[in-house]
Amino acid sequence: MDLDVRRLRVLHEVALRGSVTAAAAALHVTPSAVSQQLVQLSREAGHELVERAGRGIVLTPAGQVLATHAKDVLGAVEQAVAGLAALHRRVSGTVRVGAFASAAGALVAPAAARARAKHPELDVRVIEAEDQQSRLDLRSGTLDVVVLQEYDHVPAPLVDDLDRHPITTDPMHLVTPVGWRRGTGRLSELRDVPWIASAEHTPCLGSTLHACRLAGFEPDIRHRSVDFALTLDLVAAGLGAALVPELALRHVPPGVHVQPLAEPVTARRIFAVTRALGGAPQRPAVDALLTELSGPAGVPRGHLPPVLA
Amino acid sequence: MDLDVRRLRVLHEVALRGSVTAAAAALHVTPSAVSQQLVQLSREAGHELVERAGRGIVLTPAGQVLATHAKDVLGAVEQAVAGLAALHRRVSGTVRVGAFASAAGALVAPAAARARAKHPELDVRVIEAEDQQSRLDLRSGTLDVVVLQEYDHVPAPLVDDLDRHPITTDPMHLVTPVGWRRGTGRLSELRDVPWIASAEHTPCLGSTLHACRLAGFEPDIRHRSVDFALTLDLVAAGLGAALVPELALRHVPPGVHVQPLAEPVTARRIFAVTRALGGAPQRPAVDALLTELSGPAGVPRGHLPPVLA
DNA sequence: AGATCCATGTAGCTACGCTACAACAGCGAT
DNA sequence: ATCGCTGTTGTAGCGTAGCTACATGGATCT
Repeated sequence: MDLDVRRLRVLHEVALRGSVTAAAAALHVTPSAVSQQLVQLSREAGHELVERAGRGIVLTPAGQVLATHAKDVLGAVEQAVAGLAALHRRVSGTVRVGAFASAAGALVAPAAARARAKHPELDVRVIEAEDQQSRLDLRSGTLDVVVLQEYDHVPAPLVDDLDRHPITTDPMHLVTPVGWRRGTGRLSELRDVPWIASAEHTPCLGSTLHACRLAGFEPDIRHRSVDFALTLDLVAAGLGAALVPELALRHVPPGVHVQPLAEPVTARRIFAVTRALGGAPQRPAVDALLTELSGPAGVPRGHLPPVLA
Repeated sequence: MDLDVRRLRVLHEVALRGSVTAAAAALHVTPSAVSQQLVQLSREAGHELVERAGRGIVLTPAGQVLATHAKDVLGAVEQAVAGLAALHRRVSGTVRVGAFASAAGALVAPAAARARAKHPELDVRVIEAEDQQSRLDLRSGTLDVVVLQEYDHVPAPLVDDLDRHPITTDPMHLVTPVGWRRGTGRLSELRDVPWIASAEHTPCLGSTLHACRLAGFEPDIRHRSVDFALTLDLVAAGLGAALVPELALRHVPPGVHVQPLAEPVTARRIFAVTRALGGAPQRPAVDALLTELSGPAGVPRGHLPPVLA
């Protein structure tokens, strides 16, 4: 019996994403194909691997066992590929990087440019993706590197076998309309103004709330935006104050006043995550990108708005 | 890129056996198929994996690297299969055992019978095979268990990641025609008689030579036989003396006198070998057979010839 | 109940891998 | 050198496995 890698990958995706449809999407095939592969695989395995649960499916115990082993097999295959890549004297191949918008623009894009300049055969692809999604894609192999953020008060634990590579710490800045009287950068001076914050269940909103509560008040959040460019526009329109991380301040519209937080109670740590290859070294291509991401260049200070520089 | 298990297995076999033809035979396909798979695999790998060397081929460095990783992948797949098999409450599946002739008849066959009696769904297959061949087949996965012998003076080192399971120690016996005057079982009494021994380059011949030299003489080897049944027939015909391991003495023809060696200078250790699964437990089916092989029953004393019982 | 979502069957097409045969290259012998 | 044996590689053709597109059948929500 041989347990095709293909089929094991299907099971792995199903285990990871919890549904045939999601796995099919990740694998760029139709749900029908995934379903057929599961049937075939369970025939080979001699056990039912999934069973219907309401509208979806769940893995049977046998399915979970095999999924665990599938992860090992896929890891071994990946190490084989990495071993081959390491034979090339030149850094080459494709690295897929997932990052949230502000990091993608401010950190990953320049790093990718530097990496490509150094290694012409390196193909870096940047995919904007949100936290949970990108973790799944990393573990499934769709992405090779994921850039995540972590707010001080909300540690984001790294499940299972992922490696963490620190990049930088991104301080939050206080953003207000220029029309407002200038403060000292103390949050408590802004207890009675309208606020602009991110959507529910986002770490950024949590960060704002946390900072304001530490300053002794509950912010009056009037507007919500997950896009910092929009947030800045809202501030420019005089609609409220906001806390914005430095990396999102590369293009500040007129009419916005930016100042560092007097009490740097909140900052987000930004770090890259890769699949741990069981002690084996990463692919040279991945290493090259990680070097640029966390290298001395770090945050391109030259790109910061004048008010901060 | 996905590096099909199938292809990796092809490379693994080629690496193990050193030729396309041998690998093809082991995989039960034509050499053409193996050759095509190698071409395809090297295309995927981005490196030449084999190159012609005279009439045959050798692996390139890249080929060796990938072959090593291939072993890991195949090991992971095997562990996955083992994990599935362990889910069955009953011991089932197929176990292929390779053994040299005398052990196969005296040890493996009864053990297989006992195992099958205990576990009706267990399918034990016994394949007679010689030492080097069976080691290759074990490492390639063609065999699951191999029974090997090791003479005291010729330790047989176990390369790489194989597990060793002691079975028994098989003492050598002195075999002479009944027409000869009875000795005390001391080898030195037979320094001037003709001898029957095994072929060149066999451990059994080495054992005989070793024992005789310890007794202070060089045996006058007149006849050669690798088959102990033939050896006994030659002895029965009065052609010479021989040293024969106990396990080969289940069917002693008339006219042969068997006695234990007065000085038990030579004995062969018999042991089973399995692929080490990197710390993971063996398959239940393999475990069941190993239990019977090395269990309390051990050598079936009841089957020994009367002269020894 | 109707609408919707999700998983699973079925028909048909494509593509991959195998066999059989042929060609070619190295090594040894007469 | 020539012939023959052995071993690897190329080519044509066939069988099968896996995919898509579409249809079917449950389960959930409104």
